[in-house]
Amino acid sequence: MTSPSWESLPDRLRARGLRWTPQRRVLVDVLSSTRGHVTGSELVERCRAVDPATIPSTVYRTLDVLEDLGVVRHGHGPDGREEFHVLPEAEHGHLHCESCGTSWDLSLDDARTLVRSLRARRGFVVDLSHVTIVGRCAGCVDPTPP
Amino acid sequence: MTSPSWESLPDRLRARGLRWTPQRRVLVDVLSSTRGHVTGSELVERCRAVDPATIPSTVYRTLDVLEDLGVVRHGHGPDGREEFHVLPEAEHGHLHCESCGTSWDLSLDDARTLVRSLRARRGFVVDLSHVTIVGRCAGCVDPTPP
DNA sequence: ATTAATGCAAACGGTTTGCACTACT
DNA sequence: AGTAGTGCAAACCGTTTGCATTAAT
Repeated sequence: MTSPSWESLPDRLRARGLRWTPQRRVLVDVLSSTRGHVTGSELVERCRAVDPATIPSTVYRTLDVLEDLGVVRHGHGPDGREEFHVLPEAEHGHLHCESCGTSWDLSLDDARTLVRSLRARRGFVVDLSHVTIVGRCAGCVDPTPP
Repeated sequence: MTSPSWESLPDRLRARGLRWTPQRRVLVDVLSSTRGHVTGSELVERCRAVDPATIPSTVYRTLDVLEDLGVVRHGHGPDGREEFHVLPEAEHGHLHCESCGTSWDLSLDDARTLVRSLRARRGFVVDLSHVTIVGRCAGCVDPTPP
């Protein structure tokens, strides 16, 4: 069970008085085959690959709806663009190498000490899904030549 | 000694064949009286307060130059906008409350365990000045009524 | 006199909005 | 029939760029 019940989405929408449209199907198809995180504009592109008639505003509006439904969440990448990821992934942040540009997931486990100490010292509750840690990855810090 | 030697800036510029202009003076004045972090557009506004004729592109171009000189650094805030801070402040990240919107500094000390564990577990060297931890502050998590 | 820097205006990219129209329910 | 959702175009915001002009060196 990798992902939420995509099949039940139409009904979940309708249960709220919302509607299941072809455009939403395209986006949901794209999301359901997406691993990790994507920016909004990436999603627009991928939808366009499926249906060239895709309109950006429709995608963004649908993403809002899906976020309300708890199907996706968004955070912000190191360059400030919106990043969406599909639930119910484990809550995680991102590690971003400013040198090579690669991103990795940062699990709650990785961040446990940070989360704990901020709660202890400041009463601050971290929302890991909005966290991006920037720095240099092992490969870029310590380049091992071929 | 709170800040870098602003007085030497004109000469440091000229040593590089760059120039000291009234517009740069305005921005540097603004920066020298700035605590913590500011977005680019905030700097534009503050410069405009000093000189209403301030042009955004000039400010941004000068910020580039100042970053080359190591006078400022920039990162990205939780909403993705550019955030500049003045050196040589202690390297620090930011804590941002997604509920009330307040930001606090996150010192290297606060983040020590995170920095250490990422280095140990992944060989990843954190660039704290680009880190923003989002979550909810003590006041918003645990609202104490009047 | 050189040429860096400015002012201006226009363009950018990602996202949001207003509104008349379409189509799901 | 009712109203959520769409398409379109325009606006948005912060930032960047091209280019002729100005001014620091």
